[in-house]
Amino acid sequence: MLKQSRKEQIIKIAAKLFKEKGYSAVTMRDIAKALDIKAASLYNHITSKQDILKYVIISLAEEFTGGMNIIYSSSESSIDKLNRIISLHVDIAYRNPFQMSSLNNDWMHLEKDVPYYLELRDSYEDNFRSIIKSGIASGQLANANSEVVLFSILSTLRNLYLWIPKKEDVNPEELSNNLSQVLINGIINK
Amino acid sequence: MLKQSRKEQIIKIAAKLFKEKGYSAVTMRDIAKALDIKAASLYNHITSKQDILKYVIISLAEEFTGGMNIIYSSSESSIDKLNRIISLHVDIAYRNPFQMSSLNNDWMHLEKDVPYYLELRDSYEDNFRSIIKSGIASGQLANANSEVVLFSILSTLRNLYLWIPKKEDVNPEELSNNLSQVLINGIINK
DNA sequence: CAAGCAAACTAACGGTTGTTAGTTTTGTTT
DNA sequence: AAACAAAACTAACAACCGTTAGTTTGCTTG
Repeated sequence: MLKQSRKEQIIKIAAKLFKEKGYSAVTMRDIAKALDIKAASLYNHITSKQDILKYVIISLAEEFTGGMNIIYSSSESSIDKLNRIISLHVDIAYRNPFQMSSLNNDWMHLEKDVPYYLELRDSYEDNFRSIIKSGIASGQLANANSEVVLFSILSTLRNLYLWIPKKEDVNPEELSNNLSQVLINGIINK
Repeated sequence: MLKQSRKEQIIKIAAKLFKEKGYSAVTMRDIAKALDIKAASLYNHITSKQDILKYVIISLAEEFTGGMNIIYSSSESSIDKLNRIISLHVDIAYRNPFQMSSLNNDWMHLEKDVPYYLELRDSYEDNFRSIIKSGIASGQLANANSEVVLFSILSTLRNLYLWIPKKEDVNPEELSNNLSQVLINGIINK
């Protein structure tokens, strides 16, 4: 992170504002003011407001889906895979606390890119579901409703961004371990 | 629900639109069109757009905080209290799937009513945290990080609204039981 | 020092926003 | 049938939206 291009600065500050008020409530003049320039100057670096949102969301979504593909294809146990999914989320949320908000709440404003976003999300969820189901089938996980297990873990992980900024004294490894204990230990077949 | 006033219709349809696009992206003309009237006609029933948001959010927030107060003050065990909190969330989310979205994502647009909203939310969370802590102190709950336990349960319950509409074949009681199993059994001291 | 270029600027556009004022329609009660 | 209130309408407003066009600034390079 030696030098940050103007475009990267714009995306970063925009993501921060999107988290505070949501994509629709943030104007190009808001973003410009935060960078101490005029709104028209933004267009030397980006092509549209939606273009900014696309950079904020799609890169993150691809990181999640890519990470999940690696975990899914590995030869680890179901439980180890779940623990690695937790680490994946903690790691990404720590590095991108602002972008996570848009990923969760502003994706519908991607307009023409919504289908691609949904593709990435569905792929991610399908792999996640599959890991849980095979964990239950093999007896490693307790025989709970797999959809409820998926939903509760996913809800917690997707909301980490709301919680991490308030607890900067906790480090990622410790948080991952605590989450594993709470989310995974409870559903392990003992 | 024999008769629904025009004002109630406006709030209901607005909440539905707010869930789809967020408060800021929904215009008064959008709301009016959904009711097959003109935007100006809305002002015979409500005083402003923000007024609609206030009705959508505050009534729900008060229902949660009120329900939590009753549970907190009861003489039940910590575990029974947690199970009743789950039922409270499932019940409210089933009855108000659209309003839940604004409660989670649009509260910052309440402007002058934000402090009151935060008061209600903090009261709710403080009671929740206290129930978990005394459960751990009394040995009913496993000795996990109480903040992580609070955060993971709360994240799951607050996101139920995203999930319930897709699974209308599941009834509230069954869902509550499944959630209790996944969220609570895992942290019980056995 | 001159040339070139990235990145800022000013000014303005057509469209949309929430909201208002004043008027007409609708349906009920005398 | 007359009177009334509730709730719709038309028309318009000032402000703000994303974006474009054309111009100026300021640094880097030959």
